[in-house]
Amino acid sequence: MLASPTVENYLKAIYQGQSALADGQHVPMGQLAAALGVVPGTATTMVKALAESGLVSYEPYVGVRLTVAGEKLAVMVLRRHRLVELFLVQVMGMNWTEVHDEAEHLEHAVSDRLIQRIDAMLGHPQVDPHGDPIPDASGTVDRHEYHSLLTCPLNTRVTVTRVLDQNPTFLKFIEDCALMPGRAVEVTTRDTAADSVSVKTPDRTVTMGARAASKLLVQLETNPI
Amino acid sequence: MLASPTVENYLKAIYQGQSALADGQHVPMGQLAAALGVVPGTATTMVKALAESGLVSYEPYVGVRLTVAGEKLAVMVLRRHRLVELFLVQVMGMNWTEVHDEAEHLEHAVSDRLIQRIDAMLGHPQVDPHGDPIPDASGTVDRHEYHSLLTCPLNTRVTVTRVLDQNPTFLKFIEDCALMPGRAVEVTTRDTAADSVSVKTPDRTVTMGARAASKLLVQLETNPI
DNA sequence: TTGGAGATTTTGACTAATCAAAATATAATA
DNA sequence: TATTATATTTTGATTAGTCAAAATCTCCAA
Ligand SMILES: [Mn+2]
Ligand SMILES: [Mn+2]
Ligand SMILES: [Mn+2]
Ligand SMILES: [Mn+2]
Repeated sequence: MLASPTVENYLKAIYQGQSALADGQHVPMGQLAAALGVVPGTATTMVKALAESGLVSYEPYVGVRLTVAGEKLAVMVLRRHRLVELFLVQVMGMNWTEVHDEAEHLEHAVSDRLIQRIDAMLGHPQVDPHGDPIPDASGTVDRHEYHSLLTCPLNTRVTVTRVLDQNPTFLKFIEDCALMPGRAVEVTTRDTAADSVSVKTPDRTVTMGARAASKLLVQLETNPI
Repeated sequence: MLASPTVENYLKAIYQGQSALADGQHVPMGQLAAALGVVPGTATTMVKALAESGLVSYEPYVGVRLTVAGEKLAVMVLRRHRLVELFLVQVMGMNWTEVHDEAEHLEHAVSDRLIQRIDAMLGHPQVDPHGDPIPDASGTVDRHEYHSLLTCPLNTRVTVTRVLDQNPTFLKFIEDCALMPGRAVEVTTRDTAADSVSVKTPDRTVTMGARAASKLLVQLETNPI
């Protein structure tokens, strides 16, 4: 049951590829290879080995899918990753734009004992600095649907809850626009032709591409009675 | 200049083997292999590779020694290891008897940026929880001679400053005897025939083997004027 | 000075992870 | 349906790290 960093990274990448897909769908090998920064042939070889150890189910020319055992492991890697990220921000005072890369390494090095202490110290948090849900110790992960700035209603106050991109440059852009998780904003216009979305923040109005807008998940503000 | 965890562990082990030796001496392959938990042939192969990359100088049938470049790297690994240990004790509230194994992994995963923050958060500490000196950011490491409970004067108050064994069981024993770094104690008797040393603590008198006694380094208490 | 005894090195083999490039399968297009 | 484009798998090779066991070296003692 001792997974190498490489195996953990594969499982995590498959999990994340899967979570963007419909239930029971397979993650294509090309996408997996790209996500891991390896050549397609490498992914094929590794995935066949993972299938051999019962962590994934693999269908040639179709793709790969986590088994129950594989998903259990993947979720625990994700838990470690996200708890570490939040710890680095809250306790170590690091910037939320730079903790992802650090966590990418630490997620393979922290013991269960340490992760338990981090979890307790942070008060068993629900989400990480990017709004990604933190699986609990039993492996249960909050999974609820969100709108994005691309799909939410117009001229309605919404709260940014999650950013689906860990690229530091993108995150810095989001920070500059005051669009980090927790901020209340309002989509004023969407221009299909220009492929753009305009968002009003308390400070100003920002216009961004649809691709960027789709990476910002939001929740409709619930009006108190 | 990117050393793998394995290379870092080899350099660290050579450094530690070296520090028990006279200047310019070589660490024998057998000792190195034992310290790393590998078979002698493996150590030979690896050391030849390290020599190839200029990190060590290797003399067949004699042993291995760090070059300046190798020592620089080794010291940085040691710095990370010890800062992490102290962090785990001071900030995370872990027991000093259990942080070594955790640090053994984390030392390869923490970035310079993070280690810098840890160092600052701890106030640029001089020693880790076991009394081992922490090299500073430039790689300078405090190296001064100590007595041990085996060599210090009898019936004289001394302060335990360092424990030269990371084994949790041994550390727990030290803790139980109230002989952790910082404690003031006094060696009452040494029995060469019985190979034992008796130490008086504020609470009681403990008798231990010479081997154990030699692992507890002490400093003579400086009498204030 | 001649055996060992014990330490060290060699040799051959193995696993994990990777790439380049050729071969093949699938999907899309004409 | 035949052809082309794209995705995937195979094949052959490489690097890091390791072990088992045979070969070799060093050094001490008889
Ligand atoms: Mn990772
Ligand atoms: Mn995150
Ligand atoms: Mn280590
Ligand atoms: Mn220590």
